[in-house]
Amino acid sequence: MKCTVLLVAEKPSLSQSIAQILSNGKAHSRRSFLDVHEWSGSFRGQSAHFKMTSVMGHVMSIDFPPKYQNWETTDPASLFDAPTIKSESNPKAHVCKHLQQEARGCTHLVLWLDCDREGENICFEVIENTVKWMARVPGQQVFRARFSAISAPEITAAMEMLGEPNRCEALAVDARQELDLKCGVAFTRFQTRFFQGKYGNLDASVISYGPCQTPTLAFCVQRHQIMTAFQPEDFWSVRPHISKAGQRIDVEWGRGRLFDQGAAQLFQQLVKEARMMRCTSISSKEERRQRPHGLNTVEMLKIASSGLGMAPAQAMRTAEVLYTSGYLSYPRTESSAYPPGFDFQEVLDEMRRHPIWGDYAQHLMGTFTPPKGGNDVGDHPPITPIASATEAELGGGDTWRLYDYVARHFLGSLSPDCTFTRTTALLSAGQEVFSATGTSPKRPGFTAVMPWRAVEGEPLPPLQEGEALPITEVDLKQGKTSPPDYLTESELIGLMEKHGIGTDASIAVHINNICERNYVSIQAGRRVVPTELGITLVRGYQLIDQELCLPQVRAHVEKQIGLIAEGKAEKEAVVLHTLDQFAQKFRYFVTKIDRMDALFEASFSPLASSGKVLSKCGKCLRYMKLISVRPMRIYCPTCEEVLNLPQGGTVKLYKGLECPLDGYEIVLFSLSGPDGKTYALCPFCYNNPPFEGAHKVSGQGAGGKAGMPCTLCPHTGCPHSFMRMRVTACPECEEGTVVLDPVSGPKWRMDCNTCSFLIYLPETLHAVKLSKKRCQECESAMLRLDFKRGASPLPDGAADITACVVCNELVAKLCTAKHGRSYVNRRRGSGRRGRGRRGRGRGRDANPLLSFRDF
DNA sequence: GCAAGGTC
Repeated sequence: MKCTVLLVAEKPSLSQSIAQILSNGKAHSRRSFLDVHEWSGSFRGQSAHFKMTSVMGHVMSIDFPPKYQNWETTDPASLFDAPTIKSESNPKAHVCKHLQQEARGCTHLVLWLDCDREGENICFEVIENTVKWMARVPGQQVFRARFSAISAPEITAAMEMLGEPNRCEALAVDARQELDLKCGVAFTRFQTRFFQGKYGNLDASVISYGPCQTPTLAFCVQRHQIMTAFQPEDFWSVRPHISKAGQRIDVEWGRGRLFDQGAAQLFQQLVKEARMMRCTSISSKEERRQRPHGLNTVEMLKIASSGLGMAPAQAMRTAEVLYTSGYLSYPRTESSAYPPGFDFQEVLDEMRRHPIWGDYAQHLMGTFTPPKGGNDVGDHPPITPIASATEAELGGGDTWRLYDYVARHFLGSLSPDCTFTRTTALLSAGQEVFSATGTSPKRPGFTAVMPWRAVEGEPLPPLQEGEALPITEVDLKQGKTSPPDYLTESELIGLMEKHGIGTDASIAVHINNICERNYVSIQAGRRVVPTELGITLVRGYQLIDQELCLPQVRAHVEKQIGLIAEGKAEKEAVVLHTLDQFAQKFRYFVTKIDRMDALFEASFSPLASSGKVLSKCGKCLRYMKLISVRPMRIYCPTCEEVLNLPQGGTVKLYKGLECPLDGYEIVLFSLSGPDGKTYALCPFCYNNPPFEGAHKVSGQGAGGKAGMPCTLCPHTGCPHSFMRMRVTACPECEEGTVVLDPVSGPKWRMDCNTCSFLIYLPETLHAVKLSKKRCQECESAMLRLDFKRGASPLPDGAADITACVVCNELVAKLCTAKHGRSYVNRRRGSGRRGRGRRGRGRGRDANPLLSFRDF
């Protein structure tokens, strides 16, 4: 009987290379949602058809159910006991559907996911989406391949020795996901809601907390604290001047430096009086600088930052581009040792063609010794070049510089060590001992191709033991101890790696996160400098519960879930226990938040003292203030109420008009940029939509909360509501309605209240008003158009017309639609499109308008 | 709007 075997890898690139190996290059590929490689062979003694495909990382993501998504109505403390749901990570990629489709009719499943805990977890995600769809046959149907490298011997051996997926390891990952989610989200929502809107110059829309990002930030702040606490001290050092054969010899004092000026002066005097310095011993030693190990991701990120001045996130992006275009090998690897059987010759052969280092590679081909040392984690080989490329071919810039580095690093890792001779001379004057060292290169080794690693320093002039040199002068050099500088990004990466914060794939993300959240900024030399906000947060954690910002938070979680992975503890028990610990910490944090608040008060100015007077509050009838730093909002100092606004634009008062529902003064919001629309909103309604189900527009720009402007308000009695300003349904989006912008003159326009679609009305208009009449053909509201004197486009030269801008061809031709296909051409186009619009859309008219689309 | 982990 023939069987059909489905093989699944963690990413498309791996499914391709594993299929290549298992099929001896005979696989045929086809595209589905993801690539599938097929071939025939035998499986466990049976003839078999093989289908190899992949997922793209995790299939599912964890989150809270919709009920818990509202920041206002959900108590963050309740999140610790909340249920969680899993949904498809990337619905657009249709990974679930793909797996189910490919599983149909298969008799066996072989899991080729990466051999780490995350991979083990993905195994079960794959099982969930395949086994139910597979054919039932007797015996074991699901197998796990375990491999430590993507090489032919490893892969074929793994196929011979199939095992079973490890449920414990997978459960450990589920536990980690739940803990990270609950803890991170609870703290983030609580502190965001507590501080947001409380201070005027606090320019952060989300004040996030996370078991990785917060300790990462804390490293940067700790360095800042060391720097601020540093007390410089004066020190003195004796520096005699000597030379030989015209070459000056730099000597180090055996006592290094003294913090007592008087004592240092005494020694200076003694040395002066000695007048001569005698060489008491001279010795030489051969030393070596080791060639680099294979390049792994973390090392690449460090060097990209410190040597190339590239942000880690940028370095990852660049490396990925180089990988997908075939110039570099897979850039996410922990391994710094090449796997056994790695084909160095193949890479060297390719590098031989390179105009810059081709000769060097050629020379290495016959002479290199395979690298030893480093660590082979069994994920992917170290990062190496794959194809030869010149600066011009790669378009220069970061792409070229990163490629250049990786190629040189690879060649360096095959080159000999660099060797040099270090000569040390001991000298004495009076009773004082000094030393001088010189270096002379012996063999450049790898530094020939990595010149920045070359040994610096000069050789000593020839000295004889017993030889005496005259001292020409004796300085007393004064110095000050100095604090360390801010952490370099490269040092930060090193600390994260050392403390197990993040993984090779996520380190760059965490650093990027704390930059984007405005906790740190990257300064000259890629040093990571914490901001006022970053410092205040960490100091706050330190005051309330130091552990919250220490790397041990993560280490603790890792240790707990390690117990699950090893099968020593039940997942449920560990999760409950650990959640309980975090919930306790959370409750304590909440009760002590005023300690952190005190720090915020010292660093940020309260809302009451910031902002410009803008509009009247409907409750106290006094003026509210506009806080224009991001996130822009309105604050009533009397009611101590903060009202959010849409972001990415400006607001001004709207003729002093009031909202008939709550008495707040209405403001006009204008979105920045060309064609940015303007719409009216009542600050109170925007934040507290008065009608159940009225649909909201999400704020534009960072941190904008969804709100309800007048253009979405279904109030029939208010002259600003979309009910009164609507013209017709939006031809571009599903839900929107095109409304007249009553303040857009002299360039009159209409905008969709949901999407960015807009229509400029004829240019020669003087005034526009909505008529009460409706178009007989399409039910759109008709407009009364008043043209400028002598500029009427109407056939009889009439000054005004009441027309439907959709159906009146003359008027429609004079309009210009933007951010959408031209509606003029479309309205007579291909007939009805899509679903009918009747009865759809929240907050829409009960007797919906026809859309342009319906023609 | 929120975490961290995969990967694109």
